[in-house]
Amino acid sequence: MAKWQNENELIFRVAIAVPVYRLFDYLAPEQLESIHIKPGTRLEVPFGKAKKIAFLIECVQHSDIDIGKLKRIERILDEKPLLSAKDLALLHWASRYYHHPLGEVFSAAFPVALRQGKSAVIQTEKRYVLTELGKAADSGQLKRSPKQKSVLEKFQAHQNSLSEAELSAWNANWRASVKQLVEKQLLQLAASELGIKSNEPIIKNNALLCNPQQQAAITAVCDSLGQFDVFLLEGVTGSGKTEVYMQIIRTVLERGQQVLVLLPEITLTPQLEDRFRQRFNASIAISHSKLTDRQRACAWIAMQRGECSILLGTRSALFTPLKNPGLIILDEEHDASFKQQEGFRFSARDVAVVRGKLLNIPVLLGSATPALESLQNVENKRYRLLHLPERAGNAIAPALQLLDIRNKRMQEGLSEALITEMRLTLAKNEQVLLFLNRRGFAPTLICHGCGWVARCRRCDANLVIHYDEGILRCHHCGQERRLIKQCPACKTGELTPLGLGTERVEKVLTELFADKVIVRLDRDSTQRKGSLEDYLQQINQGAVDIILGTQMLAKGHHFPNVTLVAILDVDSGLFSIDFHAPEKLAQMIVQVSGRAGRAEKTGRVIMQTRQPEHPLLTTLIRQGYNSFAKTALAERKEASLPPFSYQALLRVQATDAEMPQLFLQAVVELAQGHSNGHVQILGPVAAPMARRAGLYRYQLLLQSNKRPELHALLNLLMPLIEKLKLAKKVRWSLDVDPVDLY
DNA sequence: AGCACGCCGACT
DNA sequence: GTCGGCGTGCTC
Repeated sequence: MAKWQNENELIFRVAIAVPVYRLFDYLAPEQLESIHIKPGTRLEVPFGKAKKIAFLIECVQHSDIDIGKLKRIERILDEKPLLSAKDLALLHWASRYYHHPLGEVFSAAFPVALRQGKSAVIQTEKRYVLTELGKAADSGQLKRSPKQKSVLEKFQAHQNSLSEAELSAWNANWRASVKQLVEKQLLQLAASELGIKSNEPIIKNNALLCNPQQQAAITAVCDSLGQFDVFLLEGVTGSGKTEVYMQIIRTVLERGQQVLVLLPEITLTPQLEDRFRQRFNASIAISHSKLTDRQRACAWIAMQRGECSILLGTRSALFTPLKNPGLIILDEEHDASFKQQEGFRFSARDVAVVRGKLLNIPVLLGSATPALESLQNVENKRYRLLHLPERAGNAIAPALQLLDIRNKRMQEGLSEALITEMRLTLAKNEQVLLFLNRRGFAPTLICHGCGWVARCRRCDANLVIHYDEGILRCHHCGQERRLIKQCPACKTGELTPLGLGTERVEKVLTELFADKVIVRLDRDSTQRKGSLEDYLQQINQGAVDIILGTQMLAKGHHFPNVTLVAILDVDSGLFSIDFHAPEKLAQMIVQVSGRAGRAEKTGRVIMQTRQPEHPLLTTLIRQGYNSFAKTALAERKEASLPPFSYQALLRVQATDAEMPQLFLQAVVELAQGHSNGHVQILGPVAAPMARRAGLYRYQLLLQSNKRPELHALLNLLMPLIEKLKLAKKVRWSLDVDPVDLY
């Protein structure tokens, strides 16, 4: 009876952010106009006991579910979908390629505020503009209220109205100051209007003069605007990549189009933001994890509506919709942080390329040390190489040298030869930079009497000594223990720190160079917000003599006065089980080297090693990164490793020690049953760190020389894995194109 | 992912 | 005799 009444019911098929590979069917909302609702629209739906945000995938006539059991869409959140048809296609592609549930992929494309169902308006979208009084006002008169002064200066520099989104993107706390400036009649509400006026010049400051290679790169990309193409801009640090970016961006802006600029780490955004703001009149939106949800949503919406023309953001900004897409730039494309390492494990670089193809716009990848895959893509003619061989200006490339420390006397990781070099450099009033990729005092606490070692209770790892805080800490799960004085095993032996960390080197530096200013930069010393920026400022003002730090030094900061860089323990990167390790090490060495000799002063790089004949090191030093890359690619080809094969890694963890293995054995059986003979099934094996944070970890590697074969198997496998009984007793995830096998 | 349903130990 | 542990299963 009830059935025929419902026969004409329209069904909304939606994706919901739950880890389930299936879509959900709902009755269309009661409003008549629901027929016109388009895919991508956000909806509110009853889901179990709760209400959830859902994304409309398609409208259909029939459901496999008994129509009487369907619930009804509760609310339509957007008048129009916020994503274009092409961006929706991108999300479908990503869900298929990464074999990740569509609802979670959709969710990743939206900023948190919109995921939670907040409306996509920038709070009635007020705009402010200077009054005549404000235009004439001297900002110096506001000396006693620096916030208001900077807001006024912002408006005076911009010479146009600014929206709330733009103000939020510029500075989180603009509201109070603007309110006061309105009261002082320096600012007023403006009639709503769009971002850039056509008669306004886009460029504020003149561009720098470019060398022929820079000019060639600019021309090549500009000639491709309006069509898909991928460029790999390879340029050493200081070769003027940013200038190339800015001149290309200028052309894109002149075409009335938007630019998406992706960077690996938030520490780099302020630098680039400053340079962009000095150059462009265009409104720039910023999006990274240090901003609030609201600010990120504003940047997203401003780009979606075309109110901002440049978005500077990190990985998560990749999916930001663009009203008039013109170009995607991804700087430091080799950087591992472009790969999301949990949940929806996508590579922002690879997805950016697909997005460029769908939007029919060029994609520009930049790096001094391109990923091996990218160089192979150049070889395959998929990417076009743009090379910037020279350092712009007069800067001279640093000289790399190996320092053999076999049988040499060492003081906490410093050889005498290195100490001598440091003294010579410091005597010239130049700065020294020491790189050691291990924080804490020492990575091991061992009993000299009985050999007991301080181990983490929840991980297969040693506890790291942090004397500063008087604790032992596990760098994998964060567990902490008070630093003990007595060996808990033999009660008599002497506890000795073994190995080297930044804290330990810092201590010996303060003894050896008592009259010098030493700054340590690692995650421990820069935890306080803004402290890294403070240190960097001190360093570049010349107030620091020796800089000591970890990985965070390798990423793009300019230290113009540094003329000596030393990598204290280059060997630690040479012997890893992960086939990516040599590539990562070579990139790290070149990137760290790039910190030296940026100005007119020549830089030197010393690497302490006990492997002075190691081919990786010698090739890199004698013939440079590109020769190293050629060798490494030849080795990968020989061993049928990526990019000459394609991988997917199934990771599993569980509190139970046996479950992960049992689960993966069940998966292997499934895989063998459906194997097309072109996919190797490697494992299951214990993960390199078999236990972490109390969880036992195993993994299974699927590898094939043919990508379609691998994905065909995964397509069959994933629904079956989901149905496995054992799948509910473990936490599992699939990593397509894994970049680290940990 | 949430959230409820459901069978076994320490509390009024 | 109940409150609550988190194991298992479902969500249109």
